Amino acid sequence: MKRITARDVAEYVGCSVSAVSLVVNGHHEGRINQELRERILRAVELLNYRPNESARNLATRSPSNIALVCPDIRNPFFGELFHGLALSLRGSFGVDLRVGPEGADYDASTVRNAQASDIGGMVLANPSQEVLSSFQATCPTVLVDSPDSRLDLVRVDLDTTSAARQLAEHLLERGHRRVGYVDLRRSKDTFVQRRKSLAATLEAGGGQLRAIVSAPDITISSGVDAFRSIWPAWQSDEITAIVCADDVLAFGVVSGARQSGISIPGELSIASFNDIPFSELLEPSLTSVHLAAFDVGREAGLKVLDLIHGGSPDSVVLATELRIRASTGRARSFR
Amino acid sequence: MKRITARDVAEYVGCSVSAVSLVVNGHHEGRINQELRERILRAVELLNYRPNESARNLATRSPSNIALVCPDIRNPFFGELFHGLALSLRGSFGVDLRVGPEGADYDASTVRNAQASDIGGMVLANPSQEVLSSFQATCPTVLVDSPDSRLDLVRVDLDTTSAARQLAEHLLERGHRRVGYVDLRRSKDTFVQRRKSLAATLEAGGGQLRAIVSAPDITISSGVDAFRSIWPAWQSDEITAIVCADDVLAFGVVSGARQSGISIPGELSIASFNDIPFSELLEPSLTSVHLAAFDVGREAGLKVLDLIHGGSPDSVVLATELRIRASTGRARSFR
DNA sequence: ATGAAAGCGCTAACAG
DNA sequence: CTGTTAGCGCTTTCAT
Repeated sequence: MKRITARDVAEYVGCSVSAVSLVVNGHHEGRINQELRERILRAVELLNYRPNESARNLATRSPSNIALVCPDIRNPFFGELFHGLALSLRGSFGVDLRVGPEGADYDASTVRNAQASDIGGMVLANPSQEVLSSFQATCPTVLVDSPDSRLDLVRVDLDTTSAARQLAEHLLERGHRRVGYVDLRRSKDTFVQRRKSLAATLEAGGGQLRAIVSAPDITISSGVDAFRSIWPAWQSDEITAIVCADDVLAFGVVSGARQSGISIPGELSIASFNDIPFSELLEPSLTSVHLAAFDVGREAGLKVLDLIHGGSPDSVVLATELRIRASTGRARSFR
Repeated sequence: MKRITARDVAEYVGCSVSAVSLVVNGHHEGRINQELRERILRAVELLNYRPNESARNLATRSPSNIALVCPDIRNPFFGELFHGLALSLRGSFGVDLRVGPEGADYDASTVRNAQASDIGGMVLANPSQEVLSSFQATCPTVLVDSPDSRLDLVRVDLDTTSAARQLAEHLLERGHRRVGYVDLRRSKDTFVQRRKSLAATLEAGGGQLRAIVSAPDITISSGVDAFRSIWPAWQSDEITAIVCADDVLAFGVVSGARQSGISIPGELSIASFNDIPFSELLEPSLTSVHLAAFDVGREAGLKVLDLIHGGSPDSVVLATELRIRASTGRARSFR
């Protein structure tokens, strides 16, 4: 598996390394004659030569990857995000994807590892406060879905305040007053903001976020567990609707509720944030605020490119949109 | 955003670059005295120095990433695969994830781009025949879910032949004889194998794979479209069960069937390959052969590590397991 | 115990 | 047009 170098090609052809370099990079405009060029190209093909990217980066000081650090690529939100990012970067950069250890959220050391790698920019998706507080940029970096903190860094955010407000208004309008909330245990600004904004709007409209249960991570089974543990209490508290911090958690809550024989939306309404495609599979499907992950990824990519080329460090906030589906019924009245 | 180099650190401390290098890499055993070591470490911390990975790779000829090339990270199968891979590589390598353009499958040029990047190994997940036929390894490479072809390359495969057999036997046992198949349009060996093995077992048991419809890509909406276009024909052909090449397609088929008011599994049974977690959300959930994506990813990672360290180029085949769920009913009898 | 120096493979001035 | 040369930042002998 010895790797062919430009020197091998040069020796084979009988020319200098720089000639090879010029041809391979297409910088031959009136510098290399047609015949030499063709011989080099043929040799490149024949020997299956690929320039060593490390050497090239070192020489040009322009890395070929952007790192995306995210909590869990199995969450469709991040899958979409990756996709948007990869697309907006296509042609200029590859994506070096990093996730946390053992399926847990990523920590400062994961970020440091990513920084050590050969990258021209970095996107930190949904970072925890722990990561944020110790973070030091080593290259153009954008924070995604991380409002309120590190105002010194460029951010691409979703308007989660508005998202939560839309959700709250929707619930109020359907008659819900006593609402439960399934949060994520890990402290992240975006989730804090979702919850607070929801609570505020509910209260302004005569409702209440009655109680909160926190799941340790964003998985279906954590959602199930969270629901099971809290439902007896919520039931006696006459809660008529549950909001989940994320669709995947909501999937778990729906599963849990089903297993307990609860009718949705008759007895209980469930709503959430994100609106990922698989949500359609639920019967009835979830009412969620759509957080456009793909767009966020795309914007983050464009922003990184912009920063790399010396653009302005302005943050961007993307709009959110409530997608009402059958899962929200009218609040049933107790007594 | 000027990046700190080892030289900056050396100048700050007042020592040589090599001293910095030795300390940073922990190669200081009886070579650097404690006091200098500490001053260097402090400076590293203070200046936030990170060694340039390109330069390090160039000097040591040992890249820090493995490339995973896969069709679509939004398909949970690849999400799990990535996860298994990242876990088995943790500590030794990062993962450079590459996907195809515009959401389409990856082609030879995507692979070449990945090869151009600074990688120590490569995993090609579910490659198309087009990619395979032109592929030339430039570093230790393993093929995943790609049976029957390029026997010169190391493969980590799932036992899809057995998988399809299990599925066929299950359907036969439930009385199904006339079965429809939703395939993927793109020609890939694993899908060909799934279909052929299914057809063979069905026929051996007195059943038939009556007809095939091909979806252009593995998305829910392609599944819906495929179902819609073929259902009238299949219905008059008295098909009682549909098998899908992938769970995500099956999700689409289930959606389509639901929208047409077809009762599952009363009127029509649906089964598929993969068994991804979101399948639980379906009511009734899908009967699928579980293709353990996480395990495949892990094995592929271990294999790449092994190859890099000069291990044996033996391929591995992982077992599959049918997970029967409520979606398969007994075949209803016509006439 | 520490530093000087060579070189990894490539690019980009600069000479011819 | 083409080759020579000087680094890019780091690791690794080899002297000191």
